Amino acid sequence: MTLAETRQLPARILNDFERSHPQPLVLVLNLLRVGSLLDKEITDYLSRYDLTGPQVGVLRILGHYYEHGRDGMPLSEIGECLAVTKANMTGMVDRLERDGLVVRESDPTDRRIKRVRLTPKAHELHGRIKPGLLQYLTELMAVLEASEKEQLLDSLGKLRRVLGDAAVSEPDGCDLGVVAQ
Amino acid sequence: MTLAETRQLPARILNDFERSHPQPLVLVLNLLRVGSLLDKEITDYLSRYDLTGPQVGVLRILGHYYEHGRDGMPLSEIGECLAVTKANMTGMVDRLERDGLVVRESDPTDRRIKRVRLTPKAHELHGRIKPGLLQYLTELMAVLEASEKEQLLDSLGKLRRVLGDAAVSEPDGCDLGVVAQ
DNA sequence: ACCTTTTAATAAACACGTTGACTATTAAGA
DNA sequence: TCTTAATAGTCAACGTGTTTATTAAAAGGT
Repeated sequence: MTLAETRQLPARILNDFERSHPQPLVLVLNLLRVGSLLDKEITDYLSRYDLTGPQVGVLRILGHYYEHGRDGMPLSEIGECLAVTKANMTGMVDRLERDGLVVRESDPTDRRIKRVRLTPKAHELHGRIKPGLLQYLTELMAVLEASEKEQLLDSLGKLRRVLGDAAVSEPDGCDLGVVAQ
Repeated sequence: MTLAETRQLPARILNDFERSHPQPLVLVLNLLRVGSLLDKEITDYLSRYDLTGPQVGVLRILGHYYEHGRDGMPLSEIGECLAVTKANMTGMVDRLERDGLVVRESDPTDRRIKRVRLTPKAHELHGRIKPGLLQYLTELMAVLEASEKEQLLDSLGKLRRVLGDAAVSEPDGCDLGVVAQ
């Protein structure tokens, strides 16, 4: 029974349905569920490259900034892009460094900062992964009509704003075009 | 710049934008971001009760089934409802049991099964949490118009189906009305 | 009846996320 | 200048998720 269909039910039944499954709760549970399913799907796809979703996120950020002439990025700054704490970045960079995909370099102008830089291996790997992953995601999203995708993006933008996403509405910031305001 | 606005740009600029930020990728990143922000938001709200989102998920499932006369649920079955592995359920139930919110009981008819049951403390706690949490989520979702919520639910349902969510379209199954097909 | 396959739960090892505490360094203000 | 506050990174402890392997019990086929 879709929510739309409940609209056509007698008031008594609608009330019963609404009482046990209020629409906002249903909405939130669906958002969380799609997020986790999408995460699993991407993790699964990337397992053939021995990479995880968050790891590719880091490669994507660093790759994008590299293409814009900024080589080497502080851990905290990467964390802001990914909406993740700097403590978490320490572990992420540890594992990427262990796998030879990034290096930590000291910043000569500020000795607190460690700049993370992609290795040649990572540049090659990311370039090899990107097209296929994009193709894969495009196929997944193809279940939605063009107008539906526009609307979805718009709604998600509103939710990001109400949820206080710092990366929303940064013109050419770390958000990489994810902004849907 | 919204996706809609890019529609009105000269083809050359649109191509540049599309090349670095293809819409399907933007869509996926937004879905993942909203999922994680929502998760943090709920975690934060529930911290005052010393509970986590997934823990309340278990209470919600067990509470719902209890109200329908089914007291005690196998670990695996809870896992199916939450789209989570049974290995994960072991740890979840461990912590809930440690906190005195559930008990494991042996099933007399099938000695492989442990049935998880809510304690009185959990019933009381869940009843106390539910209204406020629902109110909170309702306020969050209030940024969306009614028609927008309907459309969002519809799109999320399509995504859940293409992502192979087992709980989709189970009439009165463990999905608790989350189905938006 | 016996053997094989499936199923339920657990455990170990790992990735990822949090908070809170800590060190080192830089920035700011009296 | 000297004290104080803010910032970058790390670490420890924890919760949640995965996969893989193991044990025990149930189910099925010959």
